[in-house]
Amino acid sequence: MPGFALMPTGNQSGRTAVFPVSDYDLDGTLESGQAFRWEVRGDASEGVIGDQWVRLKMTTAGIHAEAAAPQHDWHWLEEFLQIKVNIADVLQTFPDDEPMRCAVASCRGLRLLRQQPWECLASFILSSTKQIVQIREIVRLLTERFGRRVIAPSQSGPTHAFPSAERIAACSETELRACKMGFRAPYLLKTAQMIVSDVVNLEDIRSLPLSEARERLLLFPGVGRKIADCVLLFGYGFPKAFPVDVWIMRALRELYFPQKRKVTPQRILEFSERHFGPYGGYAQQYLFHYMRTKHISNNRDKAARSAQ
DNA sequence: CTCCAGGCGCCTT
DNA sequence: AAGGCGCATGGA
Repeated sequence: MPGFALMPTGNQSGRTAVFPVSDYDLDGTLESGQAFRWEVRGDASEGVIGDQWVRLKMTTAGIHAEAAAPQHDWHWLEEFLQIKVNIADVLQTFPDDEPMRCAVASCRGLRLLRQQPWECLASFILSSTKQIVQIREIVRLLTERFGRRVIAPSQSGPTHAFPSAERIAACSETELRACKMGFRAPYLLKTAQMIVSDVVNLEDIRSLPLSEARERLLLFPGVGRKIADCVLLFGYGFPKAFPVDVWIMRALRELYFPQKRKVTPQRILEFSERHFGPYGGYAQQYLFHYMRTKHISNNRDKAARSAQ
């Protein structure tokens, strides 16, 4: 059991703590498109979890955390970072095929975070047909305008909590559109109103089987299969939830169905549920990150060639 | 200029 | 059931 070896060391009731980890790519994970509010400043990343500001930095001893105020209990951070997950055990469940070997080799230390369901749900409603940098901008505007200020050092990155469903439900559609979210504004507004009026209870979803949990999330406007699976995976930790977006669809097509003309999206979705095992969600994140970094480096190469 | 972005809802067949 | 299209906004 990982219990004692992974207890935070140093002064636990102070503003800082260290969490020993292995195979944990902190920066890569924070910027991998699961969460949208982490800002790199110098050699650290700064973010807000719940109403806690925190600065994280990788050191030889592990993940070094600095909060804005003294902490008695770092459980909120251990939960967010999923410190206790043994990633080797997870990787061992992946199918032993060429695509997965490549993805694992190129994304060493990639992890899944565990976010709060409401923030995760709202963020991914805002994500549809947006690039990650734009999602970050929308979320930043939303938090700065409607989120409560948190205790944070001056000259820091994010300084606001994610706005509550109650606060969003009290917004006008116009106020939300002013955060550049366009046609997603009514989706977010209605979803917040459904939560406030308890039409769907986000806490109840925790204890449901995967398919029933998914059905609940699909009741929200602006939430289809892909966004529901993102929330199930990143917000609730259902390990088999497997979000299929354009990147993953392309990856599965190219890597598992090469030179096949008629592969329907339905067929690919069935394959994804069957093929990737009990931690399919982790496998999905490795594939996603693998495809995306490959794409980014291809673009860099293209730019370099055209500059010559 | 056009095309597309961690999709979804709604309208056609 | 399956396929097509519009939707805001911004970057390549």
